Amino acid sequence: MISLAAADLEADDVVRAAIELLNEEGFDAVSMRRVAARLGVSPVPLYSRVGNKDDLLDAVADRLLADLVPAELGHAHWADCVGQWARALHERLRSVPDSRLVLRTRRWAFVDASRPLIDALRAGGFTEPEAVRACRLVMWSVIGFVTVESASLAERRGGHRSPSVPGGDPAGVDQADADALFEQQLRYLIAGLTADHPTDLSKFGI
Amino acid sequence: MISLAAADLEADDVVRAAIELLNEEGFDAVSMRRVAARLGVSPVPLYSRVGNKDDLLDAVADRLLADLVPAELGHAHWADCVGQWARALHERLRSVPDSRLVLRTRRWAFVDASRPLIDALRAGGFTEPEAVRACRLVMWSVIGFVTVESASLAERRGGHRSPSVPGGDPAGVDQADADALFEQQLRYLIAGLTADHPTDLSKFGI
DNA sequence: ACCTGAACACCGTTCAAGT
DNA sequence: ACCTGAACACCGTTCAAGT
Repeated sequence: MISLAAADLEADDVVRAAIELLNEEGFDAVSMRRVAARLGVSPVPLYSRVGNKDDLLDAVADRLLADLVPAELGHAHWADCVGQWARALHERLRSVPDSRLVLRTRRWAFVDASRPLIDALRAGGFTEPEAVRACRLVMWSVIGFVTVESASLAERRGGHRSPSVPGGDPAGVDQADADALFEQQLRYLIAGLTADHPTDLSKFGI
Repeated sequence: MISLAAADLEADDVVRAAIELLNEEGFDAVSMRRVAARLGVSPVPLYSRVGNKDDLLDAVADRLLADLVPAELGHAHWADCVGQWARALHERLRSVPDSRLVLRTRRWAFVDASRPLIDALRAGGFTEPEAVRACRLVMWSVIGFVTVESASLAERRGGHRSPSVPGGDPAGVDQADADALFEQQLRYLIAGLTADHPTDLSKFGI
């Protein structure tokens, strides 16, 4: 709070103010004008710091999704690493205050996040392209899951209660349903990868 | 073109005009004012026809995603029905001009779409709750896939070429990669459901 | 009743002074 | 150079006349 001045404004401050606004008042409250006001500055200087609004939102997404997953996955079996990695990514993406930011996340953030899993898969006997494909499959599944999950839970909170379709409503889910669904999907993916992967049979003396 | 008058305006006309605008100029061009202008009307009467902008977008999504899948899936083995249904849904969702509308689709549209698959699963020996869970799993996977796919392909079209990470970029995919990924995911889901489902062994005289 | 024009309270972005 | 106030071209939504 030493500098109430306006001249020494960093791109970092702008992104931070935007994130504060996001957390306090939601995605739609993040506007160039309101971010500027929060910084006690006119909107103009923001444009020289962060580009335009689109760029600012990209920067917010980059910040919120840096260090997506722990850099190390230990030395468990690759299948366990997949599970661990997918759950960590799921947890992390779910913590983002608005799923519209998840879809904005730029490629490189996911490339970074992929590295530990790809290492684990390579250690498990996957070739590089096999590891990349497997990682991509799991990553897309997790990201897709999070977006559907948040849209689904958001609709549930919104008004119109459906009259509880007998037999279960395929889309009306609560948090527990969603968690179970995630685990089931993950189990199937791991089983599929295991079936496709030439298991290291030498361990069993074959 | 008989009635250039403004009084007899139906909700249907508003939704249709919004869809035309969407197709011609994209999601961001759809505004209450521009839809009204296209109808030769002030913005005011729109509010009595379709509610507010949010409601209008919901109505657009409902219209674009009515009849999501063919009502009949034939009498193939349930596993083939899952594949057929998932591919039809994928194709259909991909044809929506903006994936932001896919996430707006209301529950009931998906409930409708679920019916033929649930019937096929029941015919294949699934109990009602099992069928609902299986359908939900596949549906979430497909919807999630489409949203990630469209974000991913959109980013590719946008500016910054990445310097082609050696070993393959886990997120930088083209249409062929995406299609292969979809088929792989679908294959794993079907295999997983098959493994979990108590196969009708009586057919084999067991 | 139901429309229109005008208004209100916002946007993103840029221009023209000001220091 | 780099800020601010004002402006421009839009929004969604509502109000106050008008017919």
